[in-house]
Amino acid sequence: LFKEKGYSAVTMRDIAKVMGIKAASLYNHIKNKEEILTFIIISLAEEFIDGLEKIKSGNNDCIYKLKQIIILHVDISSRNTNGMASLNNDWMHLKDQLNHYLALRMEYENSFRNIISEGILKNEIKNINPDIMVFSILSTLRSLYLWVPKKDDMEPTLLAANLSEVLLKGINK
Amino acid sequence: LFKEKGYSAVTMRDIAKVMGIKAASLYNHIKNKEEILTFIIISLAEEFIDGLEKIKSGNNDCIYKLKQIIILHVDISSRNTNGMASLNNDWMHLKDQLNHYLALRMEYENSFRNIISEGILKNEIKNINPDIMVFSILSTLRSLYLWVPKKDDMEPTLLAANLSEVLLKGINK
DNA sequence: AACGCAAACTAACGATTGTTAGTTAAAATT
DNA sequence: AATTTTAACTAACAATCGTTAGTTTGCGTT
Repeated sequence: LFKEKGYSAVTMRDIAKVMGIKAASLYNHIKNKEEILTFIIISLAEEFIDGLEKIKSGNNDCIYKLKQIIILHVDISSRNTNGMASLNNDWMHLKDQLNHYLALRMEYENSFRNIISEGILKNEIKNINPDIMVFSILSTLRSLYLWVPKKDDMEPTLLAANLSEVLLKGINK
Repeated sequence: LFKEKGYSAVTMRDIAKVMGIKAASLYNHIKNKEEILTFIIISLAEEFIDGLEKIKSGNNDCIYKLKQIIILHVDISSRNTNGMASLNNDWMHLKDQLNHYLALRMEYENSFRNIISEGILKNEIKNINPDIMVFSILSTLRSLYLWVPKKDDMEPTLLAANLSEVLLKGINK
């Protein structure tokens, strides 16, 4: 429901209806509406942080690390397209955990940028504004949740491989 | 406001407050809340359709057409980052014009894919699944509204040039 | 000076929101 | 068999939602 209409447009009665119970009964399981969103977003954000931590710690070249990041995004997005919609579009409706989320996101983007910058220093990556490269790649990876369900016939492995080719080496022959 | 919180979370009283009037006074200018969203989204969508139409009609190679598409997105997104947020995130809250919007979007994506496919045939573009290339490039271009305001010191022309390099030729040296 | 009109206002409407209180039935534990 | 716990229910709450009705204000045109 959050993916289809966004967090704000989904009512507790909407949620209850698809679960086959009444809205009041939801409160036997959760504290409030916000808790649902918080759980979805924070657990996904931490999954990304953990994944990136492992990639960083590996002793590989930067291009390989980027390929692993692409695999990480394809993997998480394929397993939870609905949650990824909330992570991307509804994080601003967090309250208690908003600052925590923003900190995690900044941490992730900084690590990403550091990998790119290191790649430029080591002459593995073109000397273009790293911010633009981070933005470009991350925008595509963040949109995977929209795209994966339309191509559920395509294996995640193949998708990741093709994406790596396109994102890292471009489309120009 | 729509960019910050999304259409559903913004109330007519919110809108009125930033305009320095009362909510009821808004209805001297608009029919209802939906009309605001409809105007924002449809006029932007038509701007994209018109832009792409001109690019298609030009007798240029596919790579050049793609560069023009990138310029089109940078241009429109730079001039209206707020509207682009609604176009990207709140189109599902359209009612009367929802089908019209969906038709325009499908038309746009089909034209985009046709340019890519033609490029593959003419050996200008790598022979990878065109859908992946459309998705990858379009995801980045659709996210420009988030990124342009953070880099308002960067000229649109330079941004478009750098983006073309990254999106078309990749980042790998 | 008189009039018409655009655009603000106050007040209120019914509908819907997230949530709580209190109750009941079934399942799990003793 | 008795008791506690889980998880559903009905009913209702205060708050807020988009919107309408009716009124007032001030500017531009006659």
